[in-house]
Amino acid sequence: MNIGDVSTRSGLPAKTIRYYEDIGLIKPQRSENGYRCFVEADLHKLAFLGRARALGFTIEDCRMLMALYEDESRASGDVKQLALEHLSKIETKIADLEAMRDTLTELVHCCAGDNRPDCPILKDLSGKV
Amino acid sequence: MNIGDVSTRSGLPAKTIRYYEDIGLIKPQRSENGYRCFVEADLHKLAFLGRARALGFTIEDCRMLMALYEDESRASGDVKQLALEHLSKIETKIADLEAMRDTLTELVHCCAGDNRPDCPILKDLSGKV
DNA sequence: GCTTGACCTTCCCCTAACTGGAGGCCCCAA
DNA sequence: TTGGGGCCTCCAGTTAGGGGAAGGTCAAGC
Repeated sequence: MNIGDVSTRSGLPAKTIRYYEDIGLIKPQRSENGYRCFVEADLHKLAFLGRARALGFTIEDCRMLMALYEDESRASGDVKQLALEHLSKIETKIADLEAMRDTLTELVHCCAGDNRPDCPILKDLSGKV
Repeated sequence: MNIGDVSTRSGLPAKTIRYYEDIGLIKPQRSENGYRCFVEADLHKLAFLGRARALGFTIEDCRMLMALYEDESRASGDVKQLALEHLSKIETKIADLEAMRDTLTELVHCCAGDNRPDCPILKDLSGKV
């Protein structure tokens, strides 16, 4: 398979696939003409990566997950720990965003949003509360 | 005031303050010795920026918010619109993160997390569901 | 056989919002 | 005068790729 086929089948942009090779996540063979030459196993890895990334794992997380995936003697506890750490980061981000959302929502509700210059949002940002 | 004082009083790192000058958000005077020389108005602006950034506004949003703040004839509607757009981006991010969290939570619950290699998390990532 | 267009290659710059560090001035106190 | 801290500029790195240029390759159509 050429990169275009793999891109279509994995749903990942060709650029991303090249990037993943660059950073050593995949190691496709090369044809005589220099084209990358992917086999099913590569496609499978890319799909794995795509799903892990969609769950918000960082590239380095993905690297570890792949290593664990390929290690037949792994302990599922290691995977779970990785996932739990990631989960906790996500929870933190959600909490941060929710705090922003709540503050903003309140400010927005206080703002008339008309043609007059008086604006509680700016007032709050300027510290004159 | 030197940058160290402003940093302390605004809570922003000196690096960040220099960066904000670099991109034109603030324009402190200079002393004879080349040091940045801040007045209260600069400090006020930096505090404004710090609060806007803490609410998740991008630098470009901040630039517009500052312009609106300094425009006595602004319409509060413009500010509100900016805030609403930002709010909607935040809601989207929260929703995305919650989807990840839910999926991850489920996977984590299914994983024994012991010394055995069998792991539903990896199984899911590999597509063998 | 030649051309054309799609596909592939590498290489380099760009993103956001800083952060870290190197190398070098400046200032104040002991 | 020396030392330590503060300040300066400039450069590079961070995430996870995206955009695009310049050029090689391949298969179809004439």
